[in-house]
Parts: sequence; structure tokens; C-alpha cells
Amino acid sequence: MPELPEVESVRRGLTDHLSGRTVTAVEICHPRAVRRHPAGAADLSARLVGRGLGEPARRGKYLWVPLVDDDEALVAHLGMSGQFRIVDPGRPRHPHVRAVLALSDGQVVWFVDQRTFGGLAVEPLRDGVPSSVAHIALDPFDDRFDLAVTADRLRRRRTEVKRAILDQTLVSGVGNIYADEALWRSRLHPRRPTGGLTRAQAHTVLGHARDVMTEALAVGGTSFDALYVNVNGDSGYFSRSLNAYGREGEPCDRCGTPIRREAFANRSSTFCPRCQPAPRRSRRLPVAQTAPIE
DNA sequence: CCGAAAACCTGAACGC
DNA sequence: TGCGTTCAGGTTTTCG
Repeated sequence: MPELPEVESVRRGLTDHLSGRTVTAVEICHPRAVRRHPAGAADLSARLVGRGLGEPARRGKYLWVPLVDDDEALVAHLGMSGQFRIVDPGRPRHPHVRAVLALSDGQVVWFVDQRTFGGLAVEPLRDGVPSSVAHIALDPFDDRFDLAVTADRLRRRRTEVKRAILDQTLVSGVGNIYADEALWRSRLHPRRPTGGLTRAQAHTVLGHARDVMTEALAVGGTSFDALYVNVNGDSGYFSRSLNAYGREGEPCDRCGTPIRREAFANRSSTFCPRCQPAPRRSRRLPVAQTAPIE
């Protein structure tokens, strides 16, 4: 699924094909692709046609393309199955094409999205950031990202560590795959309370999140199926380097204990039950546990 | 404020 | 073969 490394791979791929071109035509093929553009498909098309495209930017899992001569950008979120594909004109359409942009150099951009959780919008830019991205925290690839400051914020949360690192308002870009990988590397159980972490542990888990995403980006991201490919249609190769995610029942690469999978919210967590021991139950409970008096 | 859960989708995989 | 169920997951919204 597209998390930070996959979205960054797409951003880099788009840079070569979009920057300096002009949008010559737009077709919205599915209404859900523009549901985050309240003014509707016709308005979105009108705001794009004739506009020049700048260099694609990204924060966390959000991607946007500045539109030249104005303070607006084409904003995209890939959701769980979104893709951008650069194709030659006339190519038979992939069945899940949700929007098509024609460019001044003759190339065509497809926005493909099987599950339609992703979408496009044109939004005003404020300090270079689209309005829908303003509430998203910096991601670990941002020059201004401060690991120590974020670690302290994480420790002040009163929740479980996996929930915290998936919170896009604390640190952005981490999804279920890289959360499980960062926790495995950190030897931390996903349900460990953030309040009980040392400063070093909080620092470590965020550092591992940054590192594992850096390594994934270097090989084009993680692809399990055709739901994530780059703009040329190629898969990433990081799935072969995963230690926890998708490895239920397989031996832990550190200790050989079978990797376990447990329900987490409405998804799942995979971890090594030996390297990442569960927190003692008492630490999960509220402070006051006095029985009520009749 | 906090967190749990539902809602939004499609298609693959699975059980009977 | 075919039908129904489950699962996957990012974000927003709703509810307690």
C-alpha cells in the first residue's frame, strides 16, 4: 500500500514527466476521484486546463503539483490503491482509470485507483502547502523534521506506541507496513504505552521508522500486488526485506520464534512475540483501579 | 481530549 | 461451479 516511500517514488517519477508541461485536457471518469474537490469535476477541470505544472511536492502520504502563475496546486492522495501512470496517447485504458490528464508534450497521465479511497483536488497553497495538508505533521524526510522534538511529543501521548506512530498529526508518512517494521527493529510491542517509553526508546522507534522508509525508497518501495506500482508501471522490491509485516507464522529473523499477527483497530499488527514482549497488563490499565463502593 | 468503530470501496482468497 | 464471507487498508466522521 502506498506509504511514504511509495508516494515519494511516485513523486520522483512524476517530476520528470510533469514539470514544465501544461495541462491541455482533463477527463474525470469516476465521481469519487474528485469527492474532495467540493466544487465538482467541471470546476476542477476548468482550474487545470491551460495551467502550467511545477515540481511535484509531498508531505507524508500527500502529493501535490503547484500550478504555475497562481497560488493553487493539484493535490492527490493515493488512498490504498491509487497510482499515477504516464502513458502514450491512445493506449487502451486500464479498467480502474478514474481521471485522465493530457499534457502539452503529448503524454497522458492516468490516475488509476481500484478501491477509490484516493482522490484529486485543486486547493489554494498557503506557505507552499495545500489547505488539506496543513494539519499533517512533518515527515521524517523533511529537512525541518526534528527527531528529538517528535520523540518528546510521542512520550507525552497517552496511547499505545503503534497508534502514536500511525497518527499523521504526530509524524506523517508511516502506515501499517512501516509501523510494524519500525517496531520490530526497535523490539517494541505495538501495544506498549507511549507514556512508559524512555526518551531513548521513543527516539529509537522514530529513527527506525525513518531508516526503514529510506531503505524501502532506495529499492522503489514495497509492492505486494499490482495495487502499487510507480509511474512506469514497475513494482518496488522492498517486500523481500520485510521482517514482520506479512510474515505471520514465519520464523523471526532475529530469534526464530514464529511471527504473530493480532487484531489492531480494524487492521492487524505483526510482530515477534519473543523480541517484542507484550507490556505487563497493569501498565495498560488506568491509574485508579479501586472497586466501586456501594 | 481520547479512543473505538463505522463508513467509504473493490477484488482476491477462502469456505461450504 | 457458484455463492456468501472475510480481508486489506488511509482517512474522515461519528459516537461514547
